[in-house]
Amino acid sequence: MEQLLTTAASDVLPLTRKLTEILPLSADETSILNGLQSNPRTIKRHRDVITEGRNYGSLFVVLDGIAIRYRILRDGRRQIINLVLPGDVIGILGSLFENSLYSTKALTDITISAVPFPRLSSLFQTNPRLVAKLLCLFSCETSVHAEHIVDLGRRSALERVAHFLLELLYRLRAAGLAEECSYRIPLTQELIGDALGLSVPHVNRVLRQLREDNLVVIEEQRVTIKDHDALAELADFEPSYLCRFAAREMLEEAA
Amino acid sequence: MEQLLTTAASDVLPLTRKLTEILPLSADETSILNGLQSNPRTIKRHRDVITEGRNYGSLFVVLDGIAIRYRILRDGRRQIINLVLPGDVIGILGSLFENSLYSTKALTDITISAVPFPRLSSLFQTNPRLVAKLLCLFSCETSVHAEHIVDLGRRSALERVAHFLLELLYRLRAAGLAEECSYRIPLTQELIGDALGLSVPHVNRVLRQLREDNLVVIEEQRVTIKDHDALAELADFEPSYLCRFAAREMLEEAA
DNA sequence: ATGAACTATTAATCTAAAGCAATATCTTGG
DNA sequence: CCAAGATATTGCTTTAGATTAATAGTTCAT
Repeated sequence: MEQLLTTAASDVLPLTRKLTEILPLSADETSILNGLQSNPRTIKRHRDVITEGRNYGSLFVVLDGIAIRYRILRDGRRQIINLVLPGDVIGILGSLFENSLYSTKALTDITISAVPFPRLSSLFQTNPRLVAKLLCLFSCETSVHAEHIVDLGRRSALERVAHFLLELLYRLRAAGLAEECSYRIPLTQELIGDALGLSVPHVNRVLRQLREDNLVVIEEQRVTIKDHDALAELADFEPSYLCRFAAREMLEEAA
Repeated sequence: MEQLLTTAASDVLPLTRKLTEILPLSADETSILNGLQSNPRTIKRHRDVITEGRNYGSLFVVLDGIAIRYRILRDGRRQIINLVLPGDVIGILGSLFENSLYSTKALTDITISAVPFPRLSSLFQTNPRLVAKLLCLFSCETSVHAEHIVDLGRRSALERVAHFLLELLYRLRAAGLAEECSYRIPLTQELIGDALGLSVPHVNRVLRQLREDNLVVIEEQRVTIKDHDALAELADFEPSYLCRFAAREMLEEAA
């Protein structure tokens, strides 16, 4: 934990790590990127990081912890837009608006680092190439949204839950936070339901089936994938949207 | 039509128009932006602009016409991720990947202009501020995705269709392509179903109800909103995600 | 340590929307 | 202009998943 509070000599930060795995970073870029993530601050679990309707002057890089981005409808129903994991950026979606469109709530204690807009602005001027690389991660996040749309629109409850749990495995692995086939995360069935548009009892049934079929087990805040291939087959899960980049041309030294 | 084929002295291009309405552009920026959209090319309706699995070396700005971005699942079901309208950019989502994750198909004849990655790369170097402004539009598009997730996860069929038709009104208006309360678009019920995760017969029933309640009518490829306020109330539609920007600080001259 | 508030589990209805099927109508390519 | 394929409409049946409710097990704040 104290590691996270001293950026300087710490282990690789999740955002830096994620980006490095996709694209080569110069030493210079790495240090600038890490510099952006200095000055962390912790928010207690269950508290809002961002509240719908408020106005914020920065983005926030997540250094540690998990959050959800969600929206509450008139009638009180909640839809979770996505899970925010270490290495993700909070605020690109929605917070650029006059009033934030979504709330973001910490699921665990969460450590974030604010990047004020003016700072970002000068980064555009001084390091456009690094910005371009960061945008690739952002594009990746957009694919996660698109996949979520496919999930909600055209997959059965069973497929959805399977897909969701697999996606989390891959995303957490990319941030260095999952073992080969399991990960710790404080998911409740209500959370899963609100992410996937399902009711709690139905999530329960689906999880039971997945357990009985020896595909996945959730217990003690740990998700364990028992049979990766069968689960991926069931979910029609194809992880390339989470990692494969090719637009190198866009990122090479200017012609 | 011939207007669209000569960028130089033509009317305002939809992308330029959309951006200008949100943020001030210098004359210089306007001309660079228009320059990116020269050299248009037309694709016949029903043809793919982008095919899933292929690799592309550019983004495409839509100058005229409408397309859908979609994904076909194993069992043949289709989910439409979003509609692509004039002024939108095709390819940020998905095409930065080794193999494009989604297909994009022209719904009408469509005029697009390719922006090769190297061109984009040098734009980052030479006009980072313009890039930043373009990103605001991109952020806006991300909000459209998020709203779509809320739609699919937590709204009833009736609410979904209402929301969908209203969103289209506002987006087309932003591109200068809708009247006060109606717009031309070749939507089939199958298209609406595939966008909203509904079956064709059910879309039909919902449209009938909306018609009988004098809220919206679709006929002759034209959507007419009969009672905007009642429809917005029904859909819980709140258009701010489509237009309101505040992150001016990010875009002002560097400190 | 203990009551209150979450969370999980299961069962019994209920319902929105799917699936299927049969026409009817419209486009459109040849 | 016509035949063939889209598209729209409607009715009937089925089903996936919602809703409600009751119970039990956990967690946590005081």
